[in-house]
Amino acid sequence: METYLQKIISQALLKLGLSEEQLPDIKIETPKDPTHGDAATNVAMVLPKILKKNPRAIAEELISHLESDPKKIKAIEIAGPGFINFRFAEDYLYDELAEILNSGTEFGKTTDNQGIKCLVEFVSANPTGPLTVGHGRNAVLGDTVSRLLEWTGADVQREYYFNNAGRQMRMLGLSVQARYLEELKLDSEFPEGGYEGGYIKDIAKQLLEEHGDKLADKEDVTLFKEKAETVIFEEIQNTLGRMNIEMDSFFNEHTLYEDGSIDQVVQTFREKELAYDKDGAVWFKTTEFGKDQDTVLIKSSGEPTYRLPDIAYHANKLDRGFDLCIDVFGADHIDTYPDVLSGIDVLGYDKEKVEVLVYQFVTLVKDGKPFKMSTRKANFVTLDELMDEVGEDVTRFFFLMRSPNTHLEFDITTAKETGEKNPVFYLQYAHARIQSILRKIDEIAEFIDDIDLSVLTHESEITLIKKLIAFPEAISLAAQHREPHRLITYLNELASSFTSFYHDCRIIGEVEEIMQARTGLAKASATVLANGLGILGIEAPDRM
RNA sequence: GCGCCCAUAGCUCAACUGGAUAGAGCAACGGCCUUCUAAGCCGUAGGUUACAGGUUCGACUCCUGUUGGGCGUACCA
Repeated sequence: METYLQKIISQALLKLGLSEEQLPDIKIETPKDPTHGDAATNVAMVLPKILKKNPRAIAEELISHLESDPKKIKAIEIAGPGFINFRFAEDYLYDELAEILNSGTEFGKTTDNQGIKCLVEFVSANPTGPLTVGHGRNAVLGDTVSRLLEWTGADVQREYYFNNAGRQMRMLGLSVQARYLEELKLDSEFPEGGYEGGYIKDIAKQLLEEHGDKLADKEDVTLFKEKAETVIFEEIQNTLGRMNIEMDSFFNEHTLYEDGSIDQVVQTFREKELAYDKDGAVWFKTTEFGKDQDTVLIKSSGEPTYRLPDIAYHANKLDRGFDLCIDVFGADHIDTYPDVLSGIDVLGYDKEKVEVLVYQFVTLVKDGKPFKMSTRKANFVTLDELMDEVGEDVTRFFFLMRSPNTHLEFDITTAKETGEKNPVFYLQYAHARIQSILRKIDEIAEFIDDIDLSVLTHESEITLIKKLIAFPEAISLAAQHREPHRLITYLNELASSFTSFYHDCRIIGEVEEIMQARTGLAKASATVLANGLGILGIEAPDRM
């Protein structure tokens, strides 16, 4: 519909004497207030400067040249300062509704990103401990944005980037070793800044069971480290699985050292005189790109900082032929991003292909009081604990509910409510209700395929149909902005429209043709709810 | 100090990237179950969009400044 309106409007504008180049970008929007019609455009208000007439006069002339199909558009009006409002013809609504029933689980797919190869990198937590609540928002955002991109036609690969070398991992090994020796009642010193979480002890106990005290005099921490990595990675994948997240690939930072790509980056920087030596370290001239300080690439110890492999990693992604690379970062990591972009730009890649999705922090709230979390000490909340407490669907939903750009207050008390306070159940309940009706109808009568939908004329029915039709657009918008909460807002409105319809219009017990048409409408509603919940990675239950 | 993000109803948040009378949920108040799930529906009340300017037909949205909060500003990741 949108493209149709754009087409006829631009044709009319050409007749008004505008040249092709003067044609503005025609925006079609859905008015908030339904009395303003089903679609509206503001073109007449952006043209006065070119046409030297007032907006309303332009609108009137434009309308007189509009050739619209009466099967699609019922009425066109000018309103306010110069908006042109369109009202959809009922025939159009019925056709679209039939389309939903035909498309079923496919309904809502668009072609916005057709053929685009996309890599979404998310989670990317190093295997030093279980996933926490903070990782949860990252994981769910990354996965849902991936799903949205898939629904708009993109070919998406989900990738997890990790580092199992470096100081952090060494510290992990040392921590496990210390706990292991403690278990044996031997002399041990817990490393300064080590990992104090209880899971470290569990790993130590496993080692004790498998090896007895044979590891007591081992100087080398490698075995402890590797064991820890294996156990923790298994746990992480388990946690992701619970949340319906499946990674397509895991990328080990270390491969960038092995294949020489890190050296290559440094060499290229040096050739372009953007890297230099100072105080035994290698520096990147980030001041050239507007930073107030240069940045260390390789420490005087010879160890690269994380920025260097990050740059090499992004080059690697683009080498793999992706048209779009999305990184999902917490707000605390935002500072690296400009360096990475500058880096790949210097290497000759198109930095426009790299995009960062930044999300703000999560605060857990319980009984109105904030839960303080620190990863180092033992008092963090793991994702698994959170899911044990409030359930997988609720966890996913709450992480997606808010714009990524705002702090997320995760209220455990609300999340645990199974009733009215909890917005997840509202959507699931609407779906379960429909399924319940459909089950009853199956018992009552056989169905004819050929339903006459034009008997749907009640206000609640029309409102619901219009809402259903808007689903693909809701997906497009959410995908385009990389903001899943927009889809949630839509689904809430849809569920609300359905429930109003449910209260205003009975299905069972009405005359045959009404019952059939309403059953069709209910089915279409269930389809859209299920498809939408599917994108959010949440179950659409048949019973509740 | 500097950089990024945020400030909207009592609370948690929307507002289609500049559009029409700023909307939902919760909390409050008042109605609605002998009929398809009341985990629901309908209604009432609640606002100087932190503050002060500016840009224009039009600003929650863009620009400048102020206040208040979060994050960052490492040869940590």
